[in-house]
Amino acid sequence: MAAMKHGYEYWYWYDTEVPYEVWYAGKYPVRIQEIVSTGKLSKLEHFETDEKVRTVSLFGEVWGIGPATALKLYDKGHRTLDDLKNEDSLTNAQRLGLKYFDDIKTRIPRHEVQEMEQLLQKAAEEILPEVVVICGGSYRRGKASCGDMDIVITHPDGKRLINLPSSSSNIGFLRKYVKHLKDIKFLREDLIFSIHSEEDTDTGVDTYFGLCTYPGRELRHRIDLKVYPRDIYAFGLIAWTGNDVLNRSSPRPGRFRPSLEVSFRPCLKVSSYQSYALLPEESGTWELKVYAQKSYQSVTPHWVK
DNA sequence: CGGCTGTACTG
DNA sequence: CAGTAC
DNA sequence: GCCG
Repeated sequence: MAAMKHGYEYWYWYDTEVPYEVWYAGKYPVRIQEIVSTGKLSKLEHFETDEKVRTVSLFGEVWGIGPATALKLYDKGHRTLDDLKNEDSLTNAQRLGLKYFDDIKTRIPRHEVQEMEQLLQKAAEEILPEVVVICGGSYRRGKASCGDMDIVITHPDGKRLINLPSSSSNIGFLRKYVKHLKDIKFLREDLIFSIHSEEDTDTGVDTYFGLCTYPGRELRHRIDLKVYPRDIYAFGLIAWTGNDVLNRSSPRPGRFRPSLEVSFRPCLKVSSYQSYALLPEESGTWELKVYAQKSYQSVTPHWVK
C-alpha cells in the first residue's frame, strides 16, 4: 500500500489530472479508463478508511517523518501520536515535529505574517544595513493565511563567494541573524541549519529551518530563512514564492514547465532542467518573469530605486 | 526517441 | 546510503 | 512537449 516515491503508483494515486492519464494511458489503460469515466477507482474505495493507511499518513504529517519511517513506526505497533512520544528512535527534529504537531499545523493569519516580516526586516537591518528581507511562499502569492513562512534574504553587495571572496555581505550574516532572533525569543527551536557561504564549495545559499513564535505568544510556526548571493537572488525568490508545481514543475510534459523570459536585456535562456542561470551584473535594472499556471510571476531587485 | 526537478541535511 | 525536506 |  505504501506509495512508491518513484514508482508509477505514486502518480497514479496522488495525481490523477488529465495530462497524466493521457501520458500514462499506455501503462494503465484499465484503471485510467475507470478514473476518467467515473472520477474514482473502485479498488481504492476503502483506502481512506483503512486503519493502516490512516495511521501511516497521520505519522507522515509529523515534520521529519516520511513514508518509510511512518511505516516502520506502524509496524512497531504505534497507533497514535501519543504512542510516538515514547519511541526513542526518533530524531531530534522528529521529536520537535511531534511535540509541536498542532502548533505547526495552525495557519498564520496574513496580517500576522506581515507583522513578522517587518520584525524580521528590522532585526536584519540591525546586523547588516540595506539587507533585503522578503516573505515568499503563500504570503507572497497573496493568500489570506499561511502554513509557514519562507523568508528570502539578500544584500545588494552580496556577491557570490567564489567571485568576490572578501566583499560578500551575505557571508556570516545568517549565523549572526539566527543568534539575534533567538536572543529576542523569535526563533525557538532549530530543525536544520546549514551555512555554505563561508566556504567556496557550493551555490552559496545559506539555509535555516526552524520554529518561531509571534511576539507574546508560544504557538510554534515553521519558518525557513534563506540567504542568497545577489546574482542568483531572483531565482531564489521565484523558487520560494512557488508554488510547488512551478518549482518542481513535476514530471509533466514540457508544455507545463515554466518558461522564463527577461523583459530587459540581456536575453536570458534558461533551460527548464536548470534551476538557475546568472544575470549579468552590468545589465542595470531588470525584471525576471516566469510564466506558469496561466499567470506571470515577476521579480525585480528591491534595491533598484 | 526515452524520460521526466534538483539539492542538502541527519543519522 | 536511505530517508526527508523544500 | 522539451531536453539530452
